[in-house]
Amino acid sequence: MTLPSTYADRNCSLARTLEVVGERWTLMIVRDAFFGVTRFGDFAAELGIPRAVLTSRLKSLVQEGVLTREGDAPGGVEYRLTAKGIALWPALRAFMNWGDEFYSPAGAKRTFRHDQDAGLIDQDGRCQECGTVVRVPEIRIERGPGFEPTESDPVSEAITTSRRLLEPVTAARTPAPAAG
Amino acid sequence: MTLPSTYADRNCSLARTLEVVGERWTLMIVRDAFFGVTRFGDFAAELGIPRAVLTSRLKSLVQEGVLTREGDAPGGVEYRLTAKGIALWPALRAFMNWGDEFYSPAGAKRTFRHDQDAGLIDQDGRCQECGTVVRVPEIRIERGPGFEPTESDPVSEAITTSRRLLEPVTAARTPAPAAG
DNA sequence: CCAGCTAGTTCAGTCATTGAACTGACACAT
DNA sequence: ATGTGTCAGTTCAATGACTGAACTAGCTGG
Repeated sequence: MTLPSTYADRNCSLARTLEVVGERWTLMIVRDAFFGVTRFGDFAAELGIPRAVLTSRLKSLVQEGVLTREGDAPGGVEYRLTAKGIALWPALRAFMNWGDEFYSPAGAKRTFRHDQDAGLIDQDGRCQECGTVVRVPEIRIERGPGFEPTESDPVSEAITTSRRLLEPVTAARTPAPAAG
Repeated sequence: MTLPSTYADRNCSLARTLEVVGERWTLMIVRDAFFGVTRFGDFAAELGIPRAVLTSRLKSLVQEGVLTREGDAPGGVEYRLTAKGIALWPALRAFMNWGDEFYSPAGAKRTFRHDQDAGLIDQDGRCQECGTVVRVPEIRIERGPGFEPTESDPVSEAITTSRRLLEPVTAARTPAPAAG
């Protein structure tokens, strides 16, 4: 096999998953992609990650089919989650839940709602109102009780405002038809 | 704050979680702990991880309260998951599911069953028979259709045999009452 | 053809990981 | 008490990854 094989264990799907998203920064990049970050510069600024590392991580995520790189977008390159990338959402949510549970005594740093009916989404991704498992693009993210307001740069501001997942943050660069 | 702050983002529970279990090898160690590995030497052999790194990872996992280190066990030191560590199970399962879905065409490498009624456990951790969310010690793990038999050392052998999670693998060192 | 923006690349310094060999504590037998 | 074995680590040189800052290159509009 010509697998990356950073971890030897061929018989554990966890090992296989970690080959793809287990490196330092990778999962944070994927998180930002869920939150609507699409541009190289925004990832770099948001995460404070060295640009060389960002280049390398984006490359392997694209290669693995987690992200696509769209070079002909108006205003420059855009990185977007694929279906395979979106399928990482339950795992990401589980990690966030754990972090909230053990490190955020004031409550979750962010809460998730079903955009259609404003129902809260539980730990299994199910809407408390309509009972369905909410699809990722229909998830609205909001600041939770444990959120600590600090940062002030525009991108951080944008991704902590109530918004739907996957909705691009800086499409502002394509001058919007209605507003400025 | 005196947090590790490998990742700057204070407002993301994902970042906080990754501070604890995001380093190379850490999640594999936790996985092994779920599968019943408790001893330093078994972790080292199972994972092929340098002993120095293992020492460092175990230390921080104990410090974070994910594992306990019990030095007065018969036969030597034992590492065990705490409640906080066990709470990582949904996240681990989500990562395994993703790996199975996209990298194991022959099906899941391992399957999980409710030990009490042999019901299959779905992606939300729910038993298909009784409908309850199965507690971790009641989960029985088996080789799945995608399992590829290769390794042959005793510990690998043991943790790929049908068994309940958290059940120690090498308690054999405490001579068993019935068998030799 | 210049200024400004974007998406990268380059590179020296630092830090983490690797793998192999070594130490120290305990247990049991001679 | 001496030797043998096991277990849980430590030590260390070599290698590799990450960091941060500066630099390059392509496009856009004036």
